[in-house]
Amino acid sequence: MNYWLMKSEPDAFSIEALARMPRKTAHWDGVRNFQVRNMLRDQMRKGDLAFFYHSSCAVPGIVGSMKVSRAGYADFTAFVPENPHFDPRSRPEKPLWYMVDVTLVRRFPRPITLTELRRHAVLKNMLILRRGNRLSITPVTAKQWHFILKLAADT
DNA sequence: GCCAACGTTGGC
DNA sequence: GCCAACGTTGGC
Repeated sequence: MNYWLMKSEPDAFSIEALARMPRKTAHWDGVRNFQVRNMLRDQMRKGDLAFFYHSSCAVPGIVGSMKVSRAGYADFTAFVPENPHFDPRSRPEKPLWYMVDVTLVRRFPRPITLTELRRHAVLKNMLILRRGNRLSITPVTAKQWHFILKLAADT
């Protein structure tokens, strides 16, 4: 089983919005970066776990956890001309872009902020903390995953 | 295949 | 709003 961290700007899609979805499940669509596409298509499996990270907001940080409830499949928003993520290079018979479904596991009692993540030496290799990191999905090690869960639990 | 220009991301 | 970092594009 794999662990991930998935970023979203809360103005676009927040953990609160995920909590309001039927069955607390949503498509993680709109990814238009090839490295992340490859993770969605080739590596993310049903049952994997992921942190939900709020970016580009007042307090960036991890706000909860999710599970991957459907492995990678074609991101159909790329086929819809009216969609802001439309990409004519992607066709239903040969999709260029992929998405997964995610289901909320739980919201943390408090956000584990970016500032707090930076304070812990154990987490210093997290990709999210690397300068200039722009990938919207990054792998997390089991050690990092459990350490952060503990931070959330010790609130 | 190189690389400059451009666009986007995201913290501050 | 600024700016550093980096991916993508397109001319050559």
